[in-house]
Amino acid sequence: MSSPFKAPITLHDVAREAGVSLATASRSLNGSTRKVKDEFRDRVLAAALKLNYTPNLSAQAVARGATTSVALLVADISDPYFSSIAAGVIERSEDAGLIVTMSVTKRDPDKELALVRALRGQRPRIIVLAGSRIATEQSQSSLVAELEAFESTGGRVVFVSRNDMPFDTVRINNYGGAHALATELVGLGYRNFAAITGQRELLTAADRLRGFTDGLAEQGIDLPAERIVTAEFTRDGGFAGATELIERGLGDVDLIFGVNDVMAIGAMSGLRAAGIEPGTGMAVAGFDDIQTVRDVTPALTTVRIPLVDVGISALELALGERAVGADRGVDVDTEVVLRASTPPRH
Amino acid sequence: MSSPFKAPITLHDVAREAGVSLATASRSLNGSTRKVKDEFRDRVLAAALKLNYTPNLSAQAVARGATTSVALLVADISDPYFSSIAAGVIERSEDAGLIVTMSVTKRDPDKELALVRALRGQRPRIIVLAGSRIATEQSQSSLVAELEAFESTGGRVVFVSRNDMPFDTVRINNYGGAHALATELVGLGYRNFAAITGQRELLTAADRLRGFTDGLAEQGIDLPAERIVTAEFTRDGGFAGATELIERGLGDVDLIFGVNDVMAIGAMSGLRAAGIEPGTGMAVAGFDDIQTVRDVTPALTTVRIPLVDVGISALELALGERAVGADRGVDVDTEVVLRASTPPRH
DNA sequence: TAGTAACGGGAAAACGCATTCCGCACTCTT
DNA sequence: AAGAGTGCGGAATGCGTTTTCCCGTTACTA
Repeated sequence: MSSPFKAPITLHDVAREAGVSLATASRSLNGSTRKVKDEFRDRVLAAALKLNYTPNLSAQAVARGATTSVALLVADISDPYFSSIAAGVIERSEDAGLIVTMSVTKRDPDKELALVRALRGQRPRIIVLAGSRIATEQSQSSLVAELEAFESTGGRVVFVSRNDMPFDTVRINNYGGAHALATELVGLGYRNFAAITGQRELLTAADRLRGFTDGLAEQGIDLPAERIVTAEFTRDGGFAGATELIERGLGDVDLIFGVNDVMAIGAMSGLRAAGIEPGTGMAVAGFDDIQTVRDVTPALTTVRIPLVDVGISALELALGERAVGADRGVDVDTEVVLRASTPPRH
Repeated sequence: MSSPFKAPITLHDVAREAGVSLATASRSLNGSTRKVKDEFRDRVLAAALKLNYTPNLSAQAVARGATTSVALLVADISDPYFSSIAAGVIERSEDAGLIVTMSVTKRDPDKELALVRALRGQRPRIIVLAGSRIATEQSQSSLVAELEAFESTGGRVVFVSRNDMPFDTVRINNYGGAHALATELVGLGYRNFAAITGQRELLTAADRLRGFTDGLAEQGIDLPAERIVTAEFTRDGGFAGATELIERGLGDVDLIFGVNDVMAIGAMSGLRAAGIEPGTGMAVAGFDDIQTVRDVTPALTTVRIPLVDVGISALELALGERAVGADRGVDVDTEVVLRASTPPRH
């Protein structure tokens, strides 16, 4: 019994329909360097149209020895931070005629490693890791080895926001942004701070917290360890962090810094749930400037990262010349955005 | 001059390293039905490990005549509605050993059509269209033709939230949800409504608006045309819609319904910008129950869609038996969630 | 007008893998 | 002990393309 499905139209079919050889059909339909006589080309094009032919990308890939795909790894696609970066990557990829495949690591180093291995099988042109990765010694070195194997076969790998990897990187100025934020907040009159951060192994969180504390220190202000709580790097983590801070006793704290916006927003809800009004009762600041911070009340003070541009830059980097030497990557700068959640204090 | 890059390891290499034939190597490394003597299999596995071999997925696809990829089309990945659905699709795909490739249509029917054509070249197992699509006669029929061609070659296509397509569909009860919402709101004491909707061609928006007006009508309440504004299906659209409503003169309106949450949230900001306090001054309700509605103030009344489950169901559907007859698809139900943005009114 | 250089079509060889088919070496039957 | 399976390795074929290589035409040069 035969399958109920038709076989897809192949190049062979269109060549036969056009009455030319496979070679000529191939040359007519893709951007070959060889010229083919107009008459033949037109016949081929017409046949392709008539048969509704689409080239088999897999077959092209094996014949050409190269795909047109870029693999994107994110920690969590429903997090607006990553979905904005993804939007940038996709936009720029499609402009370049590249297809993007996407996977999520859930911040699990083992899963990330497994995915990179699987992705290598795809033989993508580019692998973009927008991780917010947790760094552990051994998973790190396996990952580097895997990625170096990939690069050695001609692939490009670019990291987003990891400055400690031997690959191209879109460096986000987490430290500087948090530092500047601290400075501005002190300028507004704040003196007593608390912070909610992610696990220490989360480099992004660590950098931001360090920038913040350093910024405060330069103003002669201390951020004591008992006023720093660690929580999940999510909205619920922020909520829990605020709750914990309240339980510990807020004392004279006048501002809570959440190391990213979703945590800061969660913290605002946590405060409100405890009867403390964010903004007037307790100032809150975040980091990232995701879309929704304009719509919460009070609007959240934060540090702006041009997330879509970050995604675009990542691809730009991968598409460009292979960098040599130490300076691999581009820097994207951050900018403090003061809003109602941190009213001036006198 | 030779390329600076090593060629990737091929199955041939591991076969040679293990001292067996290509066939044996292939059989050892993939789930073939044929048994291979343990000694040989072990040698192959060891060789593969040693050489860090990963099978070339494209070549496998060509040889097997089938890929392991699912193509996902969304309107806008940075919209939480879609990113949540995408999270579900990705989760379920990875469980099934499938790789997902993602593209964004920007709600442009031409772009959508072009993407589907390009995607067909990928020969994915499944195409998921989570569109929020704009329906126009001719683009619609071309799309259907393209997708039918895809299905006729054995592919599966599933739509999210379109009940008018001749394909498997995850049907979201937009009409019923909006209807129930209207009923509940009247129960809370609201009597004078306004609505902000998307372009009429946007089926999702239209269904919700219809459900809402029908629900009101059944309670003897009219939603006059001049109190319905049309705007972009985005946060900014909601903001603009609210502004327009205010300019028209709100009169005795006591509740504004935004046909999706991002619009409703934008509307809240629009109201606030005009000095009207959402919740106390003017009730607002949305639709979708995206993550952030819990964190805006007041928390937004909405209709809950289990978005991640929707993505999972879409894949479930595609993975299952090919349905015959008229009943293609699953229904996912919606649930009204009352929050502070619509306080009881007496 | 002879000689040669470009041009361009087609046959055939890759590309990396899965799979069919062949044949050898066994193990059961009776 | 002979015939009939059965298990399993390997050579060969095929998947849909691209690309190399060969060769017949045409056009140009001297």
